[in-house]
Amino acid sequence: MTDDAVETRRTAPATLHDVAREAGVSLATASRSLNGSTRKVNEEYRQRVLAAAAKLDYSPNLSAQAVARGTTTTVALLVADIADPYFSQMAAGVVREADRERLIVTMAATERDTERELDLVRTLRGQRPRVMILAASRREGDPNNDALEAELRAFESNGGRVAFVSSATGAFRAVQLDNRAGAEALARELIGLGYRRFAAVTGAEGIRTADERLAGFRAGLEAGGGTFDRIVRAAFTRDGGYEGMAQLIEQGLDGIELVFAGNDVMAVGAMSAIRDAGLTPGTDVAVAGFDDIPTVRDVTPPLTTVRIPLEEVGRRALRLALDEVGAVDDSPVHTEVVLRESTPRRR
Amino acid sequence: MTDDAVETRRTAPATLHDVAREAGVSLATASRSLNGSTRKVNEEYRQRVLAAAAKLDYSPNLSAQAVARGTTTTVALLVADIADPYFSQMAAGVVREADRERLIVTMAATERDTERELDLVRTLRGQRPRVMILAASRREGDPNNDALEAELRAFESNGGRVAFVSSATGAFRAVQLDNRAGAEALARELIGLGYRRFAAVTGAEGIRTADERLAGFRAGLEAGGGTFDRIVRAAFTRDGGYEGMAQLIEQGLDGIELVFAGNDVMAVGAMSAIRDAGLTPGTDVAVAGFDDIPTVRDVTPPLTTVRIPLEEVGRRALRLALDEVGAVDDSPVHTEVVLRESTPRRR
DNA sequence: CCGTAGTGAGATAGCGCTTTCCCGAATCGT
DNA sequence: ACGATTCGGGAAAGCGCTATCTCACTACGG
Repeated sequence: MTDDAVETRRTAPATLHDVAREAGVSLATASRSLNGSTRKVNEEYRQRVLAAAAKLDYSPNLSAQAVARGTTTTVALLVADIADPYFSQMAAGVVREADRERLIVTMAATERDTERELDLVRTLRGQRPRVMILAASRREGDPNNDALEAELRAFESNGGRVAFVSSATGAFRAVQLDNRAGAEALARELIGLGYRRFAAVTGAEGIRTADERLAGFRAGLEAGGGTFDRIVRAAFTRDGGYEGMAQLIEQGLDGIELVFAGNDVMAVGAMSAIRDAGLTPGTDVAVAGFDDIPTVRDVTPPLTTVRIPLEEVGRRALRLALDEVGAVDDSPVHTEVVLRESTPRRR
Repeated sequence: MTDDAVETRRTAPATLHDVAREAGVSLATASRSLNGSTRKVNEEYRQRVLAAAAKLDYSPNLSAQAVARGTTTTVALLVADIADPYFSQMAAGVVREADRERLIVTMAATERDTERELDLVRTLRGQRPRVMILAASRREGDPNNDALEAELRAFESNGGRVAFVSSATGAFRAVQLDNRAGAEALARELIGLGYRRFAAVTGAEGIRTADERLAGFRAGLEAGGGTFDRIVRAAFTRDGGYEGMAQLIEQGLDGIELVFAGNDVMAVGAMSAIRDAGLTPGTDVAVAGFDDIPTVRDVTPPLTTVRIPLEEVGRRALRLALDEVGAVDDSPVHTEVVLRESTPRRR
């Protein structure tokens, strides 16, 4: 429409200078009144400044403050895929905690490309964020790993804080997700339910999360006398789960009782593949996942999984980065097996 | 652990000044070499600067650039709830498009509180973002609406761009979601499938999205001879859907053939409530939603809904804000009824 | 040969803030 | 009553950049 008709004349935003002039005080006094510095300022002046600011609709320029103060109020968050519930739940936690600390979150998506990830870290470093949280999953032996580490080291030596969400990241602070132990506990429980013959549909080898979960699950199986008949690798996404499962079915399920998916979105995809093949998940073949994203309560049958408190993980990642070492809970996040109907007791 | 042992000595990040000195050129030349200004600079000098920058691991301070240039490379995005797939899909679209434009996205969540929303807009304005995208849902007659509009107007008159995601927002640019038409089309289709007696489980009155969808659906029903037997209001979330549906069932479904949920997450919750009551969605009572979030393909039975290309909506919101009026597609987003098995043909 | 453009590096004036530093006035102790 | 302290406002020096302005130097036409 005639947007221009409505548009008011473009004017520069009011500066602190304007406010000071309007209030008839110095720049210094205006600054002190509006941000509560250590110095006291006469109540009458303060009121005048506040009134002037309100009148001029003053909004402090955060970039200028950052430059002057030498520190920002920004948190940078890197995830693999914003639309994936695993990451979006975590992001919600980060944003919530950041909000409590009056910090602003800038968010970027690596789209599972380590090249992009490195680029993003470089760009985001220019923001001079107080904290950088990396939740995109690590890949073992990736050629960009060293460059990334160097970049993050540089960031840290400039006073920035880094926090990973992952398991065992040698060099940096990390919210530890005990994928291994969780998967192992899950396997034991499933053995306890009578399952013996398993398959896995999981992400590519090298994705650390996938590897750890698989290793943990395998350890649990071996302890209980179960076996992996088959392992299918596919994208670490819902569609990957679907395709992996479809492949598995096509090759013949012969005897496989339960499919362990590398994460919940894969499990959900796998269940749809099972159904599309004319079988019934839980009945014809059991399914288990990992993460306990919200939707797994709503699929049919509800999915057995390992619960990770994703929101809390996000919040803890920020705390871990902000707080002094030692002053913060850096124990591994508590994971818990949640048995649901997708893995009924056998016999 | 002994984090401190590893931690390198904290040093200030290299400044452009440092780079210039290292390269033995002036500040101006360094600046010109690193950002490609209009001015040409001697190739040899340029190389020297680039080398120095690399050596010192220089990363330009974005805040300082913003102050000096008087313009940022930031996009601010406001959503109701980051963990809700409706918003996270949209956010993914915004982030992707922003990335193409080499813009950085800062994200905040209103948590469906208009007071918070207003606060956030105020804070984010301090960032002087190029664009502000508001995707949190509008509430009719909310006391904060005027203040919000004023705030956004001020932002615009300072040269900022605002884009809403919504339907018919009088004053600002908006990606139009035709909730009304979509819901009406859905209702017609359902009538066509033989349904006559409906209930709705939707968000509180006043949430514009909920209202429009309900109104549209009702219009469709009336045109086709169907009726709303009951309308239940609940939170506009998965749990709201569950509770609303539970309530409906408790009161007695008597004769209701299909439940229209205000959005997909509610529909998914409603389906679980149906199941938990010992009934089968699709068979005992049909369910339809709105949005076509990814998970509705994976619930059982798959959900009938109205498809909104959420990712595209996010991308378009950014384009709408960035591009000149007229140079951009501002037609309503295409919505489409997707019939699935949650609404089988009757009889 | 000289005046005039053109070229491109460097000096410098900001950008919108914060935070010393300086200083007059008020307060206090003795 | 008087020097010693606070106290608190204002001037001004930055913060890390960009962009304008200056100016030495080259090239060239007449």
